[in-house]
Amino acid sequence: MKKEQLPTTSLILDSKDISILRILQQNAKATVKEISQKIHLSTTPVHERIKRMEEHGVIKQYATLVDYAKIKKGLMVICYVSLKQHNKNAGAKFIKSVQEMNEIIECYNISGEFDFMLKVVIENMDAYYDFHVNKLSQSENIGHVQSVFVMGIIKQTHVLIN
Amino acid sequence: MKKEQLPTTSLILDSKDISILRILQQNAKATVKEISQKIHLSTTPVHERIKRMEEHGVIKQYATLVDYAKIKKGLMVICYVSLKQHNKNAGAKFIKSVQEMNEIIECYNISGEFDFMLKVVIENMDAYYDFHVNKLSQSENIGHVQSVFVMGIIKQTHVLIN
DNA sequence: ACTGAAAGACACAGACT
DNA sequence: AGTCTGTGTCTTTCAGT
Repeated sequence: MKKEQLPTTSLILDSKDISILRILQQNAKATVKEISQKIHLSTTPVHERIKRMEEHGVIKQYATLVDYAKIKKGLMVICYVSLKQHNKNAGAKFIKSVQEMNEIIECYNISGEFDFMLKVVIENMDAYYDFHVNKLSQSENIGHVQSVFVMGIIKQTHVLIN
Repeated sequence: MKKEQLPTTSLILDSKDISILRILQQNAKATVKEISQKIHLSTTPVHERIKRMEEHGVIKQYATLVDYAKIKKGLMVICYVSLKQHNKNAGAKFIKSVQEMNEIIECYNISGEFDFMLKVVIENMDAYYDFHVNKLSQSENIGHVQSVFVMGIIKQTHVLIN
């Protein structure tokens, strides 16, 4: 995708933009023609609206979602981490190591007794044990780590506009 | 996207399939031509491989990812829920209500003291308070609810193949 | 399982209302 | 703001290796 500088003015989305997003969220390959028919417009304005939302960063990415289990990543673990020290430099080092670990697909700074919450997707329990002991805990400055295992996925979506 | 019955045989992915997935994960709009040049193949086999992975459910969805903050959903909350009763029927009712609440984008069955972990994305703290009191807690059979607020997003990706 | 070519559909730009 | 029309590029299929 083209990386362009984001316009400084924020984009106001009208109901037609929302309708377009509603369709695209579920199917990035929906054609402009298809969308234009659904929202009763011709292709040009639909095309322009999509381009505008891309440029303003409303549309972040066109992604292909892969079934984790089908690429042999059958285990999901929610992992809480507290740091020993909370100075800026120590935090930055931890963040850098998180970016480099591909098993970690999400990391949030959170309120409460822990500092970070991680979502880890990995092959199986053996691989997770190895990750925990030999990768995560090897990062400097790690205080406590607590793992919560995902036993079942009830709902998983990125769709916020329904 | 076409919904077809999944073939019963599981698909074995070779290194070329993985290369294709690596590209598509980051950009669903990558053209077959573009991919075929990168992996040194012509368009036909690339096209066939993609279709095969779609049919086998390895590729789950082509999604458009929207910047939550830019559609005024500025708050993310991790929410833990335990149920009062743990019989099958009570669980099913809770799961159904989760599916209906659009603010909840993820829900997992977890190990530990709580039964479920939810990820909620919502406008602001006022809206979250309203959601908590008037929607989530109104579901029958809710025992305890604990909210952890996301203060910063360090990493957020769906990409597992690097 | 791949290459190369060829048909139809699409994205995107332009002229116009 | 939007519609319509055209051009180049893409997806998709098919004969051939």
